[in-house]
Amino acid sequence: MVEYDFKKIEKKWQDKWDEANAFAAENGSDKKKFYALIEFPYPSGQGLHVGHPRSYTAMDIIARKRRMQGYNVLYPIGWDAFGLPAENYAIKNNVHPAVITAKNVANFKRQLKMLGFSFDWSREINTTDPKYYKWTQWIFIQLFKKGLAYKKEMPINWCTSCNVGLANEEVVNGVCERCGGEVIQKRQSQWMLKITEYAERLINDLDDIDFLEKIKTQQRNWIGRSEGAEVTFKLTTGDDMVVYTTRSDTLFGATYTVISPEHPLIEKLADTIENYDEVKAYQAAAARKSEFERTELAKEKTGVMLKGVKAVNPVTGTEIPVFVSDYVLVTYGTGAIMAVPAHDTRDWEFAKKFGLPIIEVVSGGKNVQEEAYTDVYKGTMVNSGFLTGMKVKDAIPAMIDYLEKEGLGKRKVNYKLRDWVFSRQRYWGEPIPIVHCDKCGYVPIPESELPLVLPDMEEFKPGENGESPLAHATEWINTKCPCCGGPAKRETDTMPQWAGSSWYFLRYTDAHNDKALASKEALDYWTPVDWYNGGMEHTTLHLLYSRFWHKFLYDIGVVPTKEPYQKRTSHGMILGENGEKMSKSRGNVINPDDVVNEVGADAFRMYEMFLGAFDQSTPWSQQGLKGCYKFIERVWNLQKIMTDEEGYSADIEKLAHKTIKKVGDDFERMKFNTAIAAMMSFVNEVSKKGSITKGEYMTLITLLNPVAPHMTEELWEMYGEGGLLSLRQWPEYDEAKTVDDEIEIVVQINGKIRDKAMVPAGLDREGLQKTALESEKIKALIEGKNVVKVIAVPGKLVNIVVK
RNA sequence: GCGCCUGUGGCGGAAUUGGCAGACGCGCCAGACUUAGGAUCUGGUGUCCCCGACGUGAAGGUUCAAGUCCUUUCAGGCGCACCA
Repeated sequence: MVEYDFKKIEKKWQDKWDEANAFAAENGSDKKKFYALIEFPYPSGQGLHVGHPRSYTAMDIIARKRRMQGYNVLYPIGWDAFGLPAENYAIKNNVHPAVITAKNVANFKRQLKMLGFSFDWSREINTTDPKYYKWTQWIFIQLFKKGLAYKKEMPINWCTSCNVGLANEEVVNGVCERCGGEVIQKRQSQWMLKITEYAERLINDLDDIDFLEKIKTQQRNWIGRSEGAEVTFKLTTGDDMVVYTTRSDTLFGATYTVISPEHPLIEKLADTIENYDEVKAYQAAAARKSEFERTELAKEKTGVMLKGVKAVNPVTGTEIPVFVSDYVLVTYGTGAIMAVPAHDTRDWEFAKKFGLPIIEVVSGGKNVQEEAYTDVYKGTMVNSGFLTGMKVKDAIPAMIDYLEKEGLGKRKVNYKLRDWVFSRQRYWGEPIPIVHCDKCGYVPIPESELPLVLPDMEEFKPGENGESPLAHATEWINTKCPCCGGPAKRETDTMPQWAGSSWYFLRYTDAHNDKALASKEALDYWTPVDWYNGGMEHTTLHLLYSRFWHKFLYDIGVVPTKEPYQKRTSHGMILGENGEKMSKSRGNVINPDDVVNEVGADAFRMYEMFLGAFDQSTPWSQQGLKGCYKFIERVWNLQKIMTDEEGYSADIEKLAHKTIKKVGDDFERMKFNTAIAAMMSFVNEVSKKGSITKGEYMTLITLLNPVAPHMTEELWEMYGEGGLLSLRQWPEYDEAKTVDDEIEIVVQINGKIRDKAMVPAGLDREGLQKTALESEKIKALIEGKNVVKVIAVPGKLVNIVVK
């Protein structure tokens, strides 16, 4: 027998698969399709992280199994290659981002090939390829035409370190998601996408798709739907002030109102507000605060009362003060609230600080002078006119009905979700295909001129004062208006990295089409994606954005389904050996190149799947890795004890059928660790027995093939029936042969195990009871005691209750 | 603060509907082979006062029976975070 030489074997089969184009998906096939998807990587300079192959191997296993089950499988790969790191590198080293990107892609490709993934490389895509981003730009123009892309000057999140605007989703804990830099509010003219228009559908359609519940929950929370009412408060100046509230039941307890510092009413009332200077100063102070400070300072409420202006509570007729405070956000609701300190913690804190009256209108809690009572389930209305005596849940609609009847307010649904800030002041992104003409305004370039290619530049430094590097590309910027032919200027901001990834899965279905983003036939056949695995960190970013784009494309008739992904799962992180997050600074990074060099791709893949529960974070272990290598070698060495027998031997048959069932089921549930454990047990059994039939061996390597494709192909070539094992049929099991004829049952007395017995599998209650009571051990133990009850569970146990 | 998740041997982790806790792997111990072993193979390995008892973060509860269900609580992680 030859020694196990993974270096030789792995290279050999990777070449063979390439030559045979073994994993190419077929367009126009009659076969059932299966579309497996992983998040295409950003090709960073660091190369592959051990986290990437966790997801890729998992879906590779599913894809390979489906292929063996006769499906036409699409398992594609590409590069999400626009983005900041390449651009920053370019600025520092004065190399074109395209050059460094190409280099990084080549390195990633080498690494992915080395791991033996069954990707269809003929459909490889790259978001920075003009042939690709032509269609990203095309989608943008369609959004623009439908009024879903608009330019607006507004305060946005600005990363002071990257010098770039950020979407709401890109700000995490008040700092930049990418670099951790400080985020401030900056007024900037921005392209925005109206994702809020789709808020309702993005929530509702979650009901029809198979996403992990925690993913759905996170998206629902992020979109943040709330039902309430807009209520109009008259001001003593005669102006109207509209507030949003979900607790209209508490209107009788509203003792003041608050508007956000950015609220336009302040400017409008400038002449009436007696302390306008003080208000102005407060506005300025609020504007200077970063997101971080605003959340940090959340403990202590600040604000200024508008002197000379009062609001009138519409149900009590009482005049109440109007404050400006930054605990009210201009971006949510109407930017103004009615404050009910007795039943809202934030209002309570503010009222305490400013000595404002606290009036109880819901009873059932503690003294509202001591603490706000916010429970909406148990309380009863008091001091509330016509609402008094009602339960909160009845009082809310009753009040809204009243307000609507009296013309004082109306029902309103609000979302926390905000429109998507879509401009980036960067070079290395898709140019936004819009020109600005003084006469015609913003005009999309004709679709025939797509792609609008990035101009070649020498310098990639950002322009002055938050301008894009493209501001320096004078020749490129100046153009003609497609509408009137007059002079016009191109947009110099580019799209965010999330643009290209919002539709990439559609391109895979027909990757080389130059007439459309993909043909209708290809989209009809392949979409939706059947199973998409990716990281939790993209739940409110990529996953939400791409659902939005997909719904838009559905609305304009480009794609046939409402939702892009039928099923979404998520993997846990692989931590460093010390249990901490893997990072260069912690010095606990495991490099896939080293691992493959040491134990080979098969052992690496297996360990990635074996190290823990797929959906949980688990530390890496070099020892554990060796265990998997050892197992692979043990499988290889089974050759030594292999017999010529084709089928299963009598004593292994049941185990073989059970193993086939277990491995198949566990793969489907992404319980890869237990599937591998089952195969280990199988090997332990045949090793103990000292022989394995050829039939058993071939079944074993077929089950193992999705996990360790190279060495199983090699063994198949030596002992199998020819052809590629990767394209053979998945083994079948006989349900009848997975059940034992005789099973061991447990006999308990008062829940404690006292004896065990072998009984026929189908033995009924009476039989079990009889067996248990006839046992000598049991007889001795229950001697002289009163048997109260005997519980027999067929197939499991007998429990005798005695006194 | 709110929402979600996780707590099981020395370690990573198993345990479809409540029904033998600790599968499988690592580590450790012993033995075999060996000039040698950080290679390979075989056996053992939750804890203890080892007949037996105790054991799934803690405390209660439901049940003939609880890692699994309920209540309270502690610890860790993730998400959101003044969203009215």
